[in-house]
Amino acid sequence: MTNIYDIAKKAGVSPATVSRVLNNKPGLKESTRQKVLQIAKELNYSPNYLARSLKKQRTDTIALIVSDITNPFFTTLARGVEDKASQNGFNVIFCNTDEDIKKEKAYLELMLQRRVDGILIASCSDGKTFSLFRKKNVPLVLVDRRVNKPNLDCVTGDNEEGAYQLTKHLIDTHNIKKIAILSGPLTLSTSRERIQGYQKALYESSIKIPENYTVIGTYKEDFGYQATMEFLKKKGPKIEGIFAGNNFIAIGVIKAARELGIRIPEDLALVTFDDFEFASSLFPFLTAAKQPAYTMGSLACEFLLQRIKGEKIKERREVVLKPEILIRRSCGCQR
Amino acid sequence: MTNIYDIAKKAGVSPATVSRVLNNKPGLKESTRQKVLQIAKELNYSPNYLARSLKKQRTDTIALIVSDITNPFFTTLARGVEDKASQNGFNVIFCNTDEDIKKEKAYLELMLQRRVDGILIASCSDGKTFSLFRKKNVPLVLVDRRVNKPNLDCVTGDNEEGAYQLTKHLIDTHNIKKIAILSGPLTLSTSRERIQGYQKALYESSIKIPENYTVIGTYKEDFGYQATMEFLKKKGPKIEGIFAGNNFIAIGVIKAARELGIRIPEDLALVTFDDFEFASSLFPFLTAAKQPAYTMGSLACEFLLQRIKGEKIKERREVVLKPEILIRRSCGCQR
DNA sequence: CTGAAAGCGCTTACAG
DNA sequence: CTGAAAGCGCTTACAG
Repeated sequence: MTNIYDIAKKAGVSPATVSRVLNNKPGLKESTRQKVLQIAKELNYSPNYLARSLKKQRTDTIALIVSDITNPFFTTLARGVEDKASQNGFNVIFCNTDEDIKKEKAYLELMLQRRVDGILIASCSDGKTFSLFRKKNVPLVLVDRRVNKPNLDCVTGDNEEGAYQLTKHLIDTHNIKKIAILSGPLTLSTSRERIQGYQKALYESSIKIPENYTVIGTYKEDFGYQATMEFLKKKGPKIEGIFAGNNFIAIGVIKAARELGIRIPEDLALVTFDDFEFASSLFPFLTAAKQPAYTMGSLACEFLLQRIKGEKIKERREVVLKPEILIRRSCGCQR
Repeated sequence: MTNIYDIAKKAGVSPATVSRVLNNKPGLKESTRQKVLQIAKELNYSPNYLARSLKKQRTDTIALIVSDITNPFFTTLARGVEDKASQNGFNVIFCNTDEDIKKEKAYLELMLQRRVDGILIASCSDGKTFSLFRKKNVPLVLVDRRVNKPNLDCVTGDNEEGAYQLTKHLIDTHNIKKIAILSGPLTLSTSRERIQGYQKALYESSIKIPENYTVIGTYKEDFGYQATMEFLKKKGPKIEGIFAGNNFIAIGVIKAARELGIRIPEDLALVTFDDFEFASSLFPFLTAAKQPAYTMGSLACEFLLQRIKGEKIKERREVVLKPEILIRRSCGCQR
């Protein structure tokens, strides 16, 4: 591929001058500027970003690490990130961890080697390995999921509030008391906070629930299905409502209920975190706490870019975005 | 950040030797290998991929260019790409064009500057600018959408066949004849092929349809809505069925019908290309041609990687993946 | 207004 | 088994 030297030779100037022209530096004779531009075009010149990055010590690239881009929540979040990034001349590399700590670590190290200027991460780990980045001085911003250890900017949803509202709705509006929560893993802040909101609502209404009404699993359909099956087949006091930790779990709940001929919401009320955009637009069924995923991604990216540009921000920022509570049918409203 | 020289100095060897150790080259004294590895670890060394790429003339990075990652079809396709890529030590940069030819061109040029090893693209253009890549010898593989000009590997869905089956189903099973197609733009091969399949089915059954039953628009909900509104409000012979060019258009159709109190499928049958995974799992409503998006992405990526690795493949490959025809309720079955 | 030179951090052909 | 040196393709401080 043609480089700056080829152009220089043909234009009868030094490579330095070519570089200056190509970078729009001031103080160049207009005629040489024109000539260089002309020749660059003729030769179909494409500047080598690698060389530039190596010299300038920045790549204009960031990494986005999430569990699975296929989860509509992350898809939308990713779009928010990409838009903000590209508006600022940055590209983004996507990484899927599938909630695997080892994969996360591997990606983190790889992204470091690739010298990305910063990292956006919805971590499935405890963030122990993040100190690496502090040391190397590459900024890292948390998105969706909180991590205890380090002193990092953080953009999340208000999980506790959403869970609280959802649970309270079941209690206050539908007079339902026997509510179980099917939660994601406790290693994730989202799970812990949602459980907290759920418990707060129960507590405020002085509802005592057996411990085994809090079931810890994964954010997957299969878990929702299995856990619901167990509840519905169990003898003893009948469960009246389920709070699904996320949308995938909710699908599992619905499938299990269907299989057993249990009607939602008539026989069992259901509320969930996260919405399915497309499904809801056609079938407004699930009562859900919908998070502003796009904004979350866009804002987190903005924070990251600020850190990258070295804007002097004294302390760490923590933004908590309120979810929108969408009251639909699965809770028992609008039957 | 520490580099190979720092390690060399501390280990009392040359940078060349450090490089050899780090790259697992054979023929090194075990003791120096150990020493270098040890020191690299102590210094928290992270090899600079930029420098390596510059020297080796490859980045182990590919670009995926689609219109909108937020479209579930592309989301799944993207996951297929990312999985295949990362299994082979490649990372992928995502680009959203929003069906804007200028954006596409800009991304293409940018990716060239970043010296990605190859490009995967669902193009919204006619591919005129692709010759650039031929010249520069960076491989490019078409996915989902065909482009006439160049001699490129290509993995697409069988749009004609899917459209044919869907239309034929409406005709044969439901005895519906007045079927309109709401198509995406004619600049896209998917649109053209779907129209072809639709026409073929009509032709085979000797059904003559007025020209204005073929409506060209965009792959967006709003177009589906507007076009349906016009049909339903129009005087004259009543339309009996709609073939939606894709899932977004189908949503528009449904919304328009609802607004006017037209029942689907009782008053109007509907079939569509592309499915909504999640919606369908809960509400199996839309009769649709579902494409193997993950496979499409994965396979296209595989082709690209082969080209990148320079495997000698004589001629261009063209794979056409059959869609799965999902007969559900919107066509009139299983009412 | 422009050039010569150093340097970003690697890899590798050539020698020994 | 290992080192010195060149080179990948840029940018930029220093001179003039």
